[in-house]
Amino acid sequence: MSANDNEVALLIRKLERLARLEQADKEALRGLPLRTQRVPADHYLVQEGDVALECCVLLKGYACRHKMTRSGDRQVVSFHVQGDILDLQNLLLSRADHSVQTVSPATIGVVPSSVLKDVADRHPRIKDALWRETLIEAAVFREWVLNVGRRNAIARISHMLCEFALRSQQGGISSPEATVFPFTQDLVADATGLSVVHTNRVIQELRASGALRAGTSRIEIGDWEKLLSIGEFDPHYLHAAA
Amino acid sequence: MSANDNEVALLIRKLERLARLEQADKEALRGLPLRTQRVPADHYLVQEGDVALECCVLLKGYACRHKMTRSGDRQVVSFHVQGDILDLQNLLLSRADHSVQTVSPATIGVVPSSVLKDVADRHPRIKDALWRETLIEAAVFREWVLNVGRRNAIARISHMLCEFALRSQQGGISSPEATVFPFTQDLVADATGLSVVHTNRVIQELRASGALRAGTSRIEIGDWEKLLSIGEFDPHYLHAAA
DNA sequence: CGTAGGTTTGACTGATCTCAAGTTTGGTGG
DNA sequence: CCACCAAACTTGAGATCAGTCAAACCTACG
Repeated sequence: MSANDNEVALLIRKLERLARLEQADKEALRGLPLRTQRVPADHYLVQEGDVALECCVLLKGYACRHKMTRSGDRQVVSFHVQGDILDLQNLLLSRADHSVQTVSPATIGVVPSSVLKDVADRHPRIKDALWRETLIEAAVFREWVLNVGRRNAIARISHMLCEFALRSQQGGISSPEATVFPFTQDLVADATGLSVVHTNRVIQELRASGALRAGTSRIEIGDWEKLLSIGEFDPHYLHAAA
Repeated sequence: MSANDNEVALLIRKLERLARLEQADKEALRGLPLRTQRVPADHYLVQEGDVALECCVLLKGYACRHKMTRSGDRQVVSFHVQGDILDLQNLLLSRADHSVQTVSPATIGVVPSSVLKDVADRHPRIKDALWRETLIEAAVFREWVLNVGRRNAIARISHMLCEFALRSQQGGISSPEATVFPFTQDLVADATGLSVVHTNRVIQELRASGALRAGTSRIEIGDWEKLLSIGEFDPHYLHAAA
């Protein structure tokens, strides 16, 4: 049992949800030279335009990806939780088209892209798992385009919260109601394409309706079913079942 | 030289732009049992929720993918041109999370997902090419989230037109100005998350500025540089260079 | 116990939407 | 070759959702 078994266990569990792995596959993953590293909140892991030669696994904490408009408006395009592989795309694309940033203090496992690519090349089931992850990510992006393009503010915010609740719960046991959102309202605004002011007003509306818990300035789920319904949330696009 | 060499040549050219293929890889592709089929415009190739057991290659014509809101609002999430592989995701995901529809009369090549998957399994360079395609698609979706989430109507429409012009030109020789857009204004609206009425007004504005050609009711580029600039268009996210 | 970051409020503005008519265009059958 | 029709495009007017600006107000943390 090597030193980074605990870290790698997370990664293995994640990939097992994506494809059936055999002993040899898991051995190969355990052999990855994963360099763990703690980083503060709001720390950039990748900047748009970088040539990234490494891949990060998010071992603890939260992160997001975002892009910016010429005028500096920010759009968050995805959130990431424990176990997610940030920047899988570095394996095959050379230049980052977006930034990756922590949203909370985090621990990451860093591995050279070439090493991971090599492991994937020698273990087709691992490659399939990673490819499948890419496909699911693409499905999530499609849903975001719909969310941001066609839903009004209240449905948009609700939908985004539902997705995060489910994803942060994936493989866990506790209920959606217990979700801890690492979001400032600013972040929510940037993820939904709204202004902070309007985001604040809509969150208050969600609190008044009971969908979010009232009497706190944090975002907490009050009524999961109600939030699902306001957000028109249907989880099939997450392709969660292996 | 088998009967479907011409059709497969398109596919091979596409994949060669994505990864270095060897003779054996190309042979395998030529061996694909590609059943060609002509379909009219507005024909559904996949419906959201389908379990699709086949993969389509778009041999001629145009297609798009879209999703719908509960209330029936449509959001187009991508456009496709000659050579594109529609629904690569069927190789690893079972249920379609979106619909695929032709935008013009089209010719498609149909191949069972399992056969293509099998070829990919036995030819790692082909699998890499397909994976890379998935990654690029994801990058395009990210840009769409930004486009729809943070750009105003005129930039949004311009950006979308720039992307299509470039993609429909890929591998070709003619200039962006010569692009033929197979779009109704309704489609443009659904791709940008705007209403048809506003889309119409913005297109008129683009014509008045010279970015689009005036004096026609079709969408034609008038001034490519201007359109790029209005759309804040930077093609790096297309990862076009192999 | 001061401060910075985050949240909330108010007042006003404006981009985009909706509804409801037209008008033009391209394709089809006589 | 023309008349007709449906689909696509335009236009106008009024409504509204969401944005902006600017000022407080919390509250966690040093």
